[in-house]
Amino acid sequence: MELTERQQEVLDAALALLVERGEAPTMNAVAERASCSKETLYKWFGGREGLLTATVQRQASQVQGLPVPESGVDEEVLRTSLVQFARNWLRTITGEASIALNRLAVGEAGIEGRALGRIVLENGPLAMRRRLEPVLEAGRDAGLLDFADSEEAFRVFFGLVVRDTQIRLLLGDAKRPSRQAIDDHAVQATAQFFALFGADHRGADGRRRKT
Amino acid sequence: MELTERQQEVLDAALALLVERGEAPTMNAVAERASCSKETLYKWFGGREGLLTATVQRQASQVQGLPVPESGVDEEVLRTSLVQFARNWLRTITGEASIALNRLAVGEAGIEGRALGRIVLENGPLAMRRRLEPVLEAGRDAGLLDFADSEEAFRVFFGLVVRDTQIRLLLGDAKRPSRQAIDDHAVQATAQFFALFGADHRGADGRRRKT
DNA sequence: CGGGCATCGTACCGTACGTTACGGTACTGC
DNA sequence: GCAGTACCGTAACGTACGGTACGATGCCCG
Repeated sequence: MELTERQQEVLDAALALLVERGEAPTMNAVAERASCSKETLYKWFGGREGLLTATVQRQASQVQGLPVPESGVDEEVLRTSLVQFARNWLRTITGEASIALNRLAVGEAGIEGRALGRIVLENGPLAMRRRLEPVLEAGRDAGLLDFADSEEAFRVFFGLVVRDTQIRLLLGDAKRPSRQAIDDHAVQATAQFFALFGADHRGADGRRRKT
Repeated sequence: MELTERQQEVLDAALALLVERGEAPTMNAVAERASCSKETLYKWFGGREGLLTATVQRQASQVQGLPVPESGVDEEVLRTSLVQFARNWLRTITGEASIALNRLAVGEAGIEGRALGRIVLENGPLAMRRRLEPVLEAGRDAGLLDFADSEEAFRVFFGLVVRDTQIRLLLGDAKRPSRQAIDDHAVQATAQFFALFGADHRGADGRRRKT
């Protein structure tokens, strides 16, 4: 859906309220915050459901970015890509807006007919996977990585990067990691991933190699 | 809080409704399902908040179990403990009730004054950590593991075990792993953990060793 | 047997909120 | 100038739901 400037402002207001109050804002609250009439909200977004969906969709689609090389990778480039990826991802999921959005989406995901969970899932973990797997496969093609199943490799990387950070934040743990901690951990998680899947190390672990 | 048989039935009804409908049940619905009067609900649990809290608390406290040896461990015992731990944890978080409960807790975690998020956090990730860290430290004391920070080690183990499984399920991904897949992965995650933190391997990775 | 107690079923109250309706205002094109 | 359009502000409607009140029913205990 194409959005005018004014409509974006409305969604900004909705998101701000969502972050502040911790729950889906009421139509009244959005209208007041955005200084628009409720009738306009209904005209533009169809109703509460549409308004929240539009809010989530716009924010979720902004998680994009960070194009990664898929050909001609060497160890340095691959490592840097993964570190950047990890850092970027951690910054995203520890952000206030992302936490609020994920809480909303998770809270609704069990209800028949609601789309927020699907949207966040598609633009979150699944989008990360779609963008990362080609990178991993390029690394394998270049002889830098060694794994049989790229989905498995992705999931391990995800686990090493995210660990218990996201679920703890979603459950209300107040301790958000600092910028520095995130940067450090991005490097560390990437190193651990290389330790498990780097082609230059012997496989002294439980992963399945190609052979 | 001590709970009578009848009160447990009421909480069973509340949990069943929560799982079925995907959202917190109404007081009317619980009363009808449990064949009790609303007045009784308010008398027993104080109100909606108390009822939901009691429901979550009871279920969350059942995640206990699996005592693990902390002294005299050898490699086999330690490995088995970790595999069991991983398997147990994965079965829990992929269960229908756990998913519904976590959705409820996450959805409320951002709202001032709600306790569900804290309860699930305490009985979930934090409880896992409290029970696992002594095991890891026992493994280190026995010369089987090598890490500087037991919290770090725990978090890596958590990541290797849970990966993106939980967040995807919470967001509504329908593909729950089979029993077999869980068992297999518990073994694999443990092997990967040993590859990173086993004392008998050289550290060709990014973790910090004691020295 | 009879009074107290716990619980059920149901009716009721107040409020929050999604949704709709409508009058008023500014801007645009003819 | 004037119709048409878009939007704002506010009032009103309907419903869902948390919470309360109350009579009816069964049970325990003296």
